[in-house]
Formats: sequence, C-alpha cells, structure tokens
Amino acid sequence: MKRVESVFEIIVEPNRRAILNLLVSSQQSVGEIERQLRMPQPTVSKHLRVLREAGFVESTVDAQRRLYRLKPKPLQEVDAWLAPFRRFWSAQVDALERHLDRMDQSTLKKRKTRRR
Amino acid sequence: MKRVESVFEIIVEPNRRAILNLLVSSQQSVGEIERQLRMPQPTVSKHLRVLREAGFVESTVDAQRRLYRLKPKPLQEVDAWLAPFRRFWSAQVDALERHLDRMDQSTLKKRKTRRR
DNA sequence: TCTTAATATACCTTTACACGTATATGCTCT
DNA sequence: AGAGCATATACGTGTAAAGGTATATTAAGA
Repeated sequence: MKRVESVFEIIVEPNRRAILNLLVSSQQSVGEIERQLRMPQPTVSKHLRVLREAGFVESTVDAQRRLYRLKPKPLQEVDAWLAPFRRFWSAQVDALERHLDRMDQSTLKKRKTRRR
Repeated sequence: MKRVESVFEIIVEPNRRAILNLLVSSQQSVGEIERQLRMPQPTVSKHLRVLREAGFVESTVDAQRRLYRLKPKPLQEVDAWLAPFRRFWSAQVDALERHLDRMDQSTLKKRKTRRR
C-alpha cells in the first residue's frame, strides 16, 4: 500500500468525484452507490477504500451494509489551496472595473458597487 | 494530441501547481520559472504547454522570452465544483453549534452568532 | 449449519503520463 | 549571415493507477 501525497490525486478520478457528489446530500451504502452510478461493485469498493484512507469519507456498519458519509477536512484543503487564486481573480475584476470606470468617466454613467 | 477532460487532471501535477503558485503574484518568463523552481527547462516548457492548452495560462512574446500569466476561468471551475461541499461543511458547523447550544442551555451561556 | 446477501480484496492487463536526453525552432546582436 | 541565448518539441523508458474477473470475508436468516 502507498499513501497519498495530495488531495488532488483523489479528486482527479471522475468516479470518485461522482461518489463524493452523491454523498454530499446524505450517507449511502455501497449498494446504493453501485446502483445510482451504474458501476461494478468492486470498482465502488476500491474507490471507497481510497477515499476512506485519504480521509474523504468514513463508514459505519449497519448489519451487512456499510454506510459511507463525507468528512469535510480534505475538501477544505482544496478550498484553502484556492484562496490565493481567488484573490487573484477578484483583483482582475477590480482592475476591469477601474478600467470601465475610466472609460465611462466621459459619459458620467453610474456604476454599481463592487460585489463581495 | 489529446485534449483534457477535466481541470483536475491539470492541477493534480505538483510541478504544475508550483507554476500556478508562482504566476499568481505576477507574470514570469520560462527561464524565471525554471530558476525559481529548479526544474529542467524542457519540463517547464511541457507543463506550460499543458497549462496553456487547458486555458490556465496565456503567453505573450517579449523578444526571445515568453511571458506567461494566469487566466482565471479554469480555477474558477474548481471553485464552482467545491460549492456544494462548502454548503455541506457549513451545515456541519451549524449542526455542531446547535448541539453546543443545547448543551449550554442548562448553564445559559451566550454564544456568538453564526459565521458566514 | 447451510445458504444467501453485502462488501472487500487479489491478480492481471492495459494505458497514460512524467521524466531525461537530445534536438529543433526562433529571435537578437554583431 | 553567423553565433548564442531562450524556448519548444520528439523520442524512448519506467511506473503507477484504473478496470475486469474471480474469489475471499463477514453477517443474517432459515
């Protein structure tokens, strides 16, 4: 076995993203995931193992089923990684607005205030 | 050549994330990236090509150099993908707060208002 | 205890991707 | 035009990860 270096290696896999999207609404058993996503059961189990070992989900036992549910931390890491870029693109928007403001100064139109 | 299916395939590569992190502060030439990240020039150029074709960066020519700079859209897609999960984890926080509120009711302590 | 259901794991094969090295392209200046 | 710098591309190689199929594990019910 080999531990994962980054959360990105987890969410790059489309089936895993699909599973995460399912679990965001409520917890699901393996069989439910299998049916909703139409993927073979071993595939589901393997991806769930990866997700579990990376801390994206946790499971509890319910008779023969296992219920999987989301854990917030790893995706919050992705969110944190995005932070500087968010600052970048709001700076972009601001610059555009200042530019438009300058263009509009001649005609003296009113502009709405900055979003945030 | 083969076009990319998802933005995640781009940002999964650590060197590419490093390049993006460099470019968030200001535009850079290939050589500057090469020196700051201590990676071989062909490696830098190849990753820049991938980033460019996926719309993460654009370049302009400055004599023999090429200046690369960030473009916002693809990373905004990542941000958009995160949205439902952000709702999920703020719901988690809310539930925890309600729980704590209930626990505290006996002692009648005041709690701060919800963040958002 | 035997059978069935639910889930997990093992093994094999294929594929895609990143790296290194070498080389090509293109611009500048003399 | 030729030399030298900056950047891009081509090619060969290793590796890791995902899928499929078969099988193992664990719990439940008759």
